[in-house]
Amino acid sequence: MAERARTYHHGDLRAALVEEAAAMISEGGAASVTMRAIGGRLGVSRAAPYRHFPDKAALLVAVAVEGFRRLGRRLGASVGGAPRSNVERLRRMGEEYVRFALEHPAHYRLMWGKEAIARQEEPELREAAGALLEQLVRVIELHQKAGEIAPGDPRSQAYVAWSAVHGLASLLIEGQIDPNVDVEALIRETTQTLLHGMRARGPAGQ
Amino acid sequence: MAERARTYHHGDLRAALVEEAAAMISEGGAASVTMRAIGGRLGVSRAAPYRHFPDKAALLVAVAVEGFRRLGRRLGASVGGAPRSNVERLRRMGEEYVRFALEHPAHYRLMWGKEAIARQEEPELREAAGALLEQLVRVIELHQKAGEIAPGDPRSQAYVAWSAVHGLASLLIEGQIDPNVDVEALIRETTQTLLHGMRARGPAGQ
DNA sequence: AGATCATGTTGACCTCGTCAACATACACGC
DNA sequence: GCGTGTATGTTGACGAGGTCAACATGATCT
Repeated sequence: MAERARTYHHGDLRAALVEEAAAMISEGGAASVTMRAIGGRLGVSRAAPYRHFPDKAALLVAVAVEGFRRLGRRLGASVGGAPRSNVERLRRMGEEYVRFALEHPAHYRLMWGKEAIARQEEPELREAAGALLEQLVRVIELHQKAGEIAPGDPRSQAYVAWSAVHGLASLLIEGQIDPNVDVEALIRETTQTLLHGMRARGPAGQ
Repeated sequence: MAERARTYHHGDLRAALVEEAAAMISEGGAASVTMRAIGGRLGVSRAAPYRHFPDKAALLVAVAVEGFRRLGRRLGASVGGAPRSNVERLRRMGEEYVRFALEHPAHYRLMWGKEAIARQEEPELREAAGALLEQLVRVIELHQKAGEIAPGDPRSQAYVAWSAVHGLASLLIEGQIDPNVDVEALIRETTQTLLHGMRARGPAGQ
């Protein structure tokens, strides 16, 4: 990776563990990640990770956190480039979000697999996911000011938008969607429907 | 359960296993379901389940399938009662969908936990989830004919709608949503936004 | 009643997460 | 440069859990 000097025995085992675990998840799914296997691939023993993480769940949390950060950077990049107007930014974010999940299904799944991870609310995870939400909120506020999205609590709207893209991503990577469907078209239709819905009306009410 | 005669040693162990596993999941999460524990609670040995399911994953698939069926029945009931017009049916289905997930978070999670379940595409699971989608498609067609939803492939629209409610359900049960948020209001806002979006325009395109 | 198959039990094995005891290398003060 | 302590890594062991094979028993049919 970067150039963290090869201090101590291994030299930044912690970072290597997270990276390797992420790689293994992508290659063989979450089930293939065992403390023994990950140690083996890094040339250390099975117990070595315990010097850096209290238990396996903590390691997986770190991997999930890293996933949220990567996703956040990617969404930021997708929007930062060309500062389009109209509702383009939000649409792009949504589409990139789903593509990220499609490209890293196992990793994305892990980011949501509370059952396997969170003993209780892991603050780091909350924070990483929260940052993502914040990104969304900011973009929504932007569009609201431009009059492209109905006024109302941007946070609620962010949840609605997040639901739509996360739901689609989830359906797709869990194989719930007919393989004959044109995925890109479906992604566009989803963001399209979402944006139309957000443009229309005010907050809750009936 | 019903009245399947107490044939053989236990008397319909298979059904009892699925039921018990579902109960254990609700009580203690998926992690609490072990072959030994489930056997113990039913007064049989740890290996007894293997006479009815090839492995633990298969048992969990059966539990997940049962979950989809229950959800399907519930959605059907929520819509069947009062045959409202306007876009009321779809809204009700959506809201009931999310409530089901909130009431049975662990079970709902299992229904989507491919990692822990599906070796490959379990046909039974596909079928159960497919039936759910069909329900959605039919309601959408209904509304289309009434002119309350834009024309276009009802299947695509069903995917979009499913994405929205599944995504919201997922965010909620994974604790990704600020606890201060009014959940019922958020559910309504989500279905509202979705319905507005679906009313507006035709299929994909830009 | 006896044969046969479905169903359930027990013992054993392997993998895995994890801990305790032990080993070692780096850092720092002399 | 040289001890000494701490951070880091290793090995052995344990317990939990999934699963299989060998064995046991109850049901069913003739």
